[in-house]
Amino acid sequence: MSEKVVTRFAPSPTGYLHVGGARTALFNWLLAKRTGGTFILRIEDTDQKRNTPTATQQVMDDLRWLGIQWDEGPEVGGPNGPYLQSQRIDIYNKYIKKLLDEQKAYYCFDTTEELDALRKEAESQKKSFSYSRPKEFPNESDVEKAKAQGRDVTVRFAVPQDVPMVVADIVRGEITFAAGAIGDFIIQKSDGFPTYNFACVVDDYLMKITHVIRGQEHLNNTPGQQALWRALFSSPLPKYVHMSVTVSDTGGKLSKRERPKTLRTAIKAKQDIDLEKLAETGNITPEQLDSFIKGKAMPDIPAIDAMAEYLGAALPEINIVDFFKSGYLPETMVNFLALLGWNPGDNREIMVLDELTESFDLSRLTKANSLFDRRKLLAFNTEHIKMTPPEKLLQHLRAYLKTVNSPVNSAEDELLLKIIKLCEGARTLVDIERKSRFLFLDNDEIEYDNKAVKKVLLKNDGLAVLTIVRDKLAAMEQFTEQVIEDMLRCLTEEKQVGLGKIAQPLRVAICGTTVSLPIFESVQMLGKKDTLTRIDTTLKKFAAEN
RNA sequence: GGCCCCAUCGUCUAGGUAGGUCCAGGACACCGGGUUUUCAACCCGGCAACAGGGGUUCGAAUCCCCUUGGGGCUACCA
Repeated sequence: MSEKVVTRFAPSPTGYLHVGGARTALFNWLLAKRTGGTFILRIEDTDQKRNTPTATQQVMDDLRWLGIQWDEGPEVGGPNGPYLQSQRIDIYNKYIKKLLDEQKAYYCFDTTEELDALRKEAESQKKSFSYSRPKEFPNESDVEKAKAQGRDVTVRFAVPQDVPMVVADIVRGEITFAAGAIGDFIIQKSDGFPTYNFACVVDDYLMKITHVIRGQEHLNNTPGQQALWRALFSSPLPKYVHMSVTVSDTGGKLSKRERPKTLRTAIKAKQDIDLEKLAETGNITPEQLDSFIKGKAMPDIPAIDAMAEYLGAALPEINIVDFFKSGYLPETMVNFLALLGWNPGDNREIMVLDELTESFDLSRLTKANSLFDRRKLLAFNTEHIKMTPPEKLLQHLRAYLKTVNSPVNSAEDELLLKIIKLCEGARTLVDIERKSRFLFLDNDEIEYDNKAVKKVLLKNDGLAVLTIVRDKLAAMEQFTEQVIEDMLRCLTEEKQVGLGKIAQPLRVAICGTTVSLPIFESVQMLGKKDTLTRIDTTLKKFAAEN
């Protein structure tokens, strides 16, 4: 009888939840759910400089949007709290003292500059840097002295140097690090906070974590963490899994930096930008903008987003919210992320959370890095939109419309459901919004797409056809889809043309673009009065140009 | 530079832990055709891979070694 599985997702609150983090969270969650275990959310906020105040909330919102709910953690509590590391300092101090007392850790007084110099020297000798442990550990009075001199005090863990260290990874097997390969590392910073490598070990122990599933970028930390665990605790180590990294199509790890990078490229590519206006849009100073363009500084996320919108530049989606704003469903994200480095072993691809949970198995994790392919993601979204029940899709659509502030949001549920059904084949929620938008604009808010006007109104007698259609519509007593369809089809026979020749001018007249809901429904839903008004406006506006 | 991980179609991957049933299967993308009132969706067909070199073996995508290539880490960040 094996013990109950306990996993955890331990983000540092430095910003929004990004796809890499979401995937880590998902795999941890899936394993816990699959085995009837517990999934813990722990916030690793031990870096005072990097934490953003709202990040924890954002991360939690995004996890919930994905359907990943934690059993223990912030807002839900649990027996192993608190779940914010910044509230656990006393606990860490206790263990640091223990290590110090047992001579397994020691004080250091080096400055950053001194350490940098040592590192440089090691590199120039083509050796890996390893902190050289003092023969005798400084005592309390040394600490007082150093403090009096204004020196920073840190604590280092004395890593056993005489034996090789072996990390047993569930998917990768045993990984050996040579004796002495892991140098003494800092476990307490000069501000009194523990480092990640320390707090993580203590909390994994206290929270009884059985499986640590994390990115491959943590593999090199593991031997040190294991050594720490053994120095502190007698119970067996948790099991480790280091997942492959998700790489970007631009090469390298998929990173939040890609958005600012893309924006910078976009700014440079355009010659005629009003930089002052741009800075103002992002609510930053022209100097800040300048240093951003030169690659020296990094504005915050709202500034990046605002400037991108101002320029009409599409930034790659990296954060989970980016995908939400691009009209992706949470079901899509969870499905796609799960298949990045894992598969169920048969040819199934489109799966919902329940199916993923049922099929999940650590032994089916892939070792190789995988590339985040947005085109496949789009295909997945198309599938999920197709298979999601309209009522559920309605909820997703509402949330989307609300955040993008769409006029379509004013529609009643019943109408929105009808629209959803008419949008069969949509790839994202953006498609649905775009196709139905014209129904919720005032007549004078219609913007004409130049290309559409040229192609369907100013060519092939578009305006003439539109005039005929207008009169037939005006003459109608009933204004149902069927009557409208009959009339238009009848016209195609008279004129011996395809329906496109007749429908498209009408579509452009009422929508301003060539893309909308199916034409009969479009006209019927808009209603006779507005349809005629829009046609008249169109005829008047473009008659002169013809 | 050092340490560590990885390597099947353009991409995600199946197959590799019991070597033959794999002249390598699926999906996305792409190409060609069809359907069509727009955008999509949909239907049919097609292209396309075991990184290279050595072993082991009757036989290797599957096991071993080297090379090459990609990635990660190298902080008083996590």
